[in-house]
Amino acid sequence: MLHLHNTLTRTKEPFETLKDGHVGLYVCGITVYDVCHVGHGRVMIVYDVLFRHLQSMGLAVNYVRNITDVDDKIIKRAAENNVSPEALSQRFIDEMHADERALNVLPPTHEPRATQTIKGMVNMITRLIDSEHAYAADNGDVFYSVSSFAEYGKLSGRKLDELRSGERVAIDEHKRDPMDFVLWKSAKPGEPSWESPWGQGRPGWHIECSAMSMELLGEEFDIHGGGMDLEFPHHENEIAQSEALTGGRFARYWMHNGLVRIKDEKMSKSLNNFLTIKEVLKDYTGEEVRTFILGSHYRSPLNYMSESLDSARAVLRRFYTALRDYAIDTESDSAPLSQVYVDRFTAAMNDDLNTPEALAVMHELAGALNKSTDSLAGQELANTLRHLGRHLGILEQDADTILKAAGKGVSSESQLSNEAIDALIEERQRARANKDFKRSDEIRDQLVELGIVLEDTGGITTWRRN
RNA sequence: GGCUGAGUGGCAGAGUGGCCAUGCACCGGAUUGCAAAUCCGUUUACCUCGGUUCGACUCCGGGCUCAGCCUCCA
Repeated sequence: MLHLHNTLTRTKEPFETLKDGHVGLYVCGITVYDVCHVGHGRVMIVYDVLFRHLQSMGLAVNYVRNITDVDDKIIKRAAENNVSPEALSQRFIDEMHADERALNVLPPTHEPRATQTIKGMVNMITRLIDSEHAYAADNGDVFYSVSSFAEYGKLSGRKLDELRSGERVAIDEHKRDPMDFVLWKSAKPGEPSWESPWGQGRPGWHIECSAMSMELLGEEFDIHGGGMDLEFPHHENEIAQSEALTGGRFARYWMHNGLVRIKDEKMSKSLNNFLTIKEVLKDYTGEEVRTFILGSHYRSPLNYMSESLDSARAVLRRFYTALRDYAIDTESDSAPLSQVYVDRFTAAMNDDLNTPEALAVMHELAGALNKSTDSLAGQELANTLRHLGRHLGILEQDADTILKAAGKGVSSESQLSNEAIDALIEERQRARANKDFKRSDEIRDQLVELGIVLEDTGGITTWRRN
């Protein structure tokens, strides 16, 4: 039985779907005004693993992750680059998809864009005004009235009067209450805008998620996820809008992943301390990044350190080394698996997606595989390791290829071709046969200099790149 | 100031009221011509002060420190 930590209750709760066999999952995606950084990568990977896990439970998952393609920063950035906002956002959507492919992230079922859901938002705002949860100011802005929603603050545990006293933003004169937030912004000349009952304008940020989730998942759905920094005010506001409108519940389970940090500080655009996914991919493979992210629990903060990425590399090297002598069983869906490990792995995943524990199970499995002397039992363990890896979106590559692949971040001109390496190994074998260990060791040392490690096992010499 | 959450061995990182996390690193051993990989073994821990308990790193309370949010942010 899957348990998920629900931010609404601050406890782990048994996960029960609203509709038998189906899950509606909504995740707040990215505002496409720049390339993605590692923090975005964590969101992609964490909810991708949730997606995979729910599917593995036999559930039909409708996974919706939105794209915010209209916003102040997009407009500003587009103007700076002398391109249209549409062209700018399309460019970064393409970049984002490339990052996801590199990280082996499955495409969500739907990726709605804010600009394609304007009608739904206008409709929703109209109904909010009709029911007096929102009001139009004389400048064309429309605001949500937080005091009209008695449960405001239930997600983040805040109370309106506490928030007001801590208010540190200049109060917008058009607002009736400083905590009211904008649903619709009147457009300035030259900005992208849409017609509305309140004049030309564009949507505020929060309303888009309510509109898109409602359109694709219905008024009430199972899981809503996103980064912890979205808990307040964004998700709080989503609840206020949606539940005021429907009178019922919005999302049943709220999940928030921890933030990626650098030197104990949040990685973010505004602090300018971020590393883009593309930068990291220069030095590490997508699989290594994935393993690094899954090495800590999704709700914990995660410090970005090259040592941790190196550690992820070592983890994969250990797994692939164990798998090296076993073919990938292409019919692994039907191949027998070692149930003990599958059960322990599943139990870890069912405990609020405890991926570090799941990886620990895989390490013990790899140890058993290394110890196995029986090839049939070994194949079963290898199949199991592959199977569990796939569950996490890793260990899908050919082991020998991975181990021989040139390490990322190593300059290519210092690389020896595989043929040249094989030739040197042959020469070394002849030397060893003649007990010319001096020459034999020379060759090995020479290869070590180039990052190539030889392994003499069972009379056969294999090699890998370090 | 308010609201969340966190503090585990050299590093990373799970977890539990009394017994092994796991990986990397280190040390010893097996194996090897020497290595590598692998296996076996050892060592190192639970921020602090109180309380509950036969017994707490684990539960409760105070304190300290750190992070996130309260402005855009995944």
